[in-house]
Amino acid sequence: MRTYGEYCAVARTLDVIGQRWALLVVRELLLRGPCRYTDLQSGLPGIATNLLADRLRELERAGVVRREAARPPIATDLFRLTDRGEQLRPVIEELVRWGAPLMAEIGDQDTFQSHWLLTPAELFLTDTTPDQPPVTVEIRAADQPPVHIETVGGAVRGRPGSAEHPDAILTGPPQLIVGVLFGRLTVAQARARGLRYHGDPATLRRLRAQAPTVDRPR
Amino acid sequence: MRTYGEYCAVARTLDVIGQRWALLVVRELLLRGPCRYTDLQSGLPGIATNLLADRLRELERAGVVRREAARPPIATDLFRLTDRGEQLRPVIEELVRWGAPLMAEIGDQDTFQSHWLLTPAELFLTDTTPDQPPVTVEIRAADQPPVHIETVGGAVRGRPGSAEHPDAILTGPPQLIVGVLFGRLTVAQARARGLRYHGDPATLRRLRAQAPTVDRPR
DNA sequence: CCGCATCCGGGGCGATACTG
DNA sequence: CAGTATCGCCCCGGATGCGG
Repeated sequence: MRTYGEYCAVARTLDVIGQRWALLVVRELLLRGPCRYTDLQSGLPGIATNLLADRLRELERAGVVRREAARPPIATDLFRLTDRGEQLRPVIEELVRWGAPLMAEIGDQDTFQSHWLLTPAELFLTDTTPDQPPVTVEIRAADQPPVHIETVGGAVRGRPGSAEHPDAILTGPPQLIVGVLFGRLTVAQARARGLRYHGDPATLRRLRAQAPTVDRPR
Repeated sequence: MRTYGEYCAVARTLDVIGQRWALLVVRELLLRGPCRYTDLQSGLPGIATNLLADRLRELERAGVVRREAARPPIATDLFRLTDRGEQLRPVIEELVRWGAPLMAEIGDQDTFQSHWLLTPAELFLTDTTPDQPPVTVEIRAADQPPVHIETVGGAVRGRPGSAEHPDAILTGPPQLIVGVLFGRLTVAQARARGLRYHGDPATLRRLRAQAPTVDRPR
């Protein structure tokens, strides 16, 4: 463990979560909930297996991650965030906000996983008419497993997996989905470029994108 | 430049500011404003000079830092944050919030600089009676150059350097100052352990510490 | 299969020396 | 003062092995 050796809150935080892959491990656990080792591996394309083991050990020592035996149906251990680890959510959210302008284009070599959309969806969408019955939108990005978002008390909640009775379904390449979620594209613009939209057109309009990149209210 | 190669806002942000020392360079520029190369070096104890040069180049390429010729009195270039770099402030603030519990103790080997206190002061202090005339508190931590904090419109602003007419002066070891600023210690408790306080006792009471570690309102 | 440990090559990092 | 140059070292990445 290399440390900055500074009596400064920023430096001490980076001592814990500043190494390579550490915050992405936290991202996976925040988005997917408790995970097996191989779940994490699949959510972190390109990570060396020894590094994943190292990071999990270090994060466990730091009180960010807890390892526990799973319930009988599952034979293997699960890794989950502690309360202290959950408190990293605002850090991740600010990283997402700052990174929004970097999402305009996707590279040929870039990997993509659909659950990475969930934090942006929760951050940048809101329910404009929370008094009406809740709605659910399923998102099918590229050939990835589906995810869905649902309104809950004025906010928007994102979850992995398919929706039971979606009011709308978005299908298309990642950058179009991202364009809509981050507020850079309207649904109409995205449809013109190849996004497919099934269901009531009013559904997604209801989840108006907030200020996309800069000018966040706070 | 090593990259995660992910189409994910978190990963792309970390591609820019995730390397060692990068966010601490940003911290320095946020706290001290435009800096010369040697200013940065002195604020980043232990950084190798080639690494500082590398980071500045990379952050410049990424649009976070701008290099500019200083006004005539100063012969050398200055580095300053761009608007885009300034927008990293919320990221730094969340790192400070999360790191607050890590500041309970100071290690023998730890370096310390007084301006590192400025972000915590601004985050965790507030002006409880903004209608009254503004106040200023000077902080003299250990043998460090003084910094000061002042009330402005209900908030608290921290600045390097001495105050012109401080209403109060705090003098003592870093961990006692930190204890007060982060709300872990009352002034009375800190004074009992060796903190020295000059001026009107009501001054610092007015800047009530907010919830210290967890339970932030948002 | 799952969850690593081990080995090895390459590069980011750290310390020092040196220069315009 | 503001870097560049050089050199180890260790972290990281990739591959393989291996016990449960």
